[in-house]
Amino acid sequence: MRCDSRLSGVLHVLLHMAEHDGPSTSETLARAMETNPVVIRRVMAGLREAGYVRSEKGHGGGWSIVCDLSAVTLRDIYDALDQPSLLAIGNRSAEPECLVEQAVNRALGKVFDEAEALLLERFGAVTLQMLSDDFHKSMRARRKSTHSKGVHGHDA
Amino acid sequence: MRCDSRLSGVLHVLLHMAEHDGPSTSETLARAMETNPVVIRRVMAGLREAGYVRSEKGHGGGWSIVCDLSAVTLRDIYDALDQPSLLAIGNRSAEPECLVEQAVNRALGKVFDEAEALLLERFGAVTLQMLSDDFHKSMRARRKSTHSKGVHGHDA
DNA sequence: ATCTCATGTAATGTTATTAGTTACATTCAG
DNA sequence: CTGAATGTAACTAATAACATTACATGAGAT
Repeated sequence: MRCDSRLSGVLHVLLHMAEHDGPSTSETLARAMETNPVVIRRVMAGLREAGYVRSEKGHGGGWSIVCDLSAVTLRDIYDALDQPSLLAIGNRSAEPECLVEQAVNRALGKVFDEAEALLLERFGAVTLQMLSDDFHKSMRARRKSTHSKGVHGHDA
Repeated sequence: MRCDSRLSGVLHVLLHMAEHDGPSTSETLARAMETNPVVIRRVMAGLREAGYVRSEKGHGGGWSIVCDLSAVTLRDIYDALDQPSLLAIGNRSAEPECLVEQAVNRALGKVFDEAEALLLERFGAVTLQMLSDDFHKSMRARRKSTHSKGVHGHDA
């Protein structure tokens, strides 16, 4: 995989949690994400601080969603993971002395800012509930044609 | 620096070449870019293949621009450097079996595609000539207030 | 001709970042 | 008290971007 996929991964985890009654353990979530439980705890820490999920220790513990899915957008989730940047390219240096480079930075910077703004705006327009609805729709569509065994194809 | 800055760097180099009569050596360009001559040759290779610049070996050799600055856009330059992706984030996997992840991918993918399209479109609207004009404008503005010593502040 | 200056390019080294793992402390239900 | 869970620091591994070295090739100067 060439791109940072924390956002994609976290959304996947959240939707799985939403489908599951009671808390999900890091262990379980890690299996669905094909990663390590510690990685799950690490990325979920940001969401907990932001108040979207909650974690409980001990017997019967694990992670639960504690927000209204229709009130939280992808933008909120993105903000809660402190990802460095949305764009893979950028200016060579922030404040160059060279006038040539300043001209380049002005032109590129304007474009980069527009693109970032677009991404954030679009993320802000999609709620977790919409993702969940879309998932349920595709689930129903699939049920019609095949006998589904579970959410994952591989955990039959 | 956290982002890939090949595009920014190459544009810087091109504008310097445009200001310079006759070919510029990789050595010279590398000094302006604060990097190694081999790096210059490497990234310029793509531009040469695309026909925007030309390189000559031997005495008096080096790099020259062989295109009309007002006919080449940042998009053209971007295409000539084979940069992998414009966005720093992406989907966890391209074609997941998991229906939950498919729903996530659909939503994110749409947004990513829009953002990429916007970037490319904006790049396509800016020519090298525009960058050069902007540089000359800022050059003139600076001349009015200080005695400029050269294009770079540091190569006085 | 040959010497020097330049590019072309493969191979290698270096550094930074990210993901993954281990280890151990902490907390809580039973 | 025991066992199951998270919290977190420290360490390791994998990857990618960038820089460097080394050497081959080509072109002009003498």
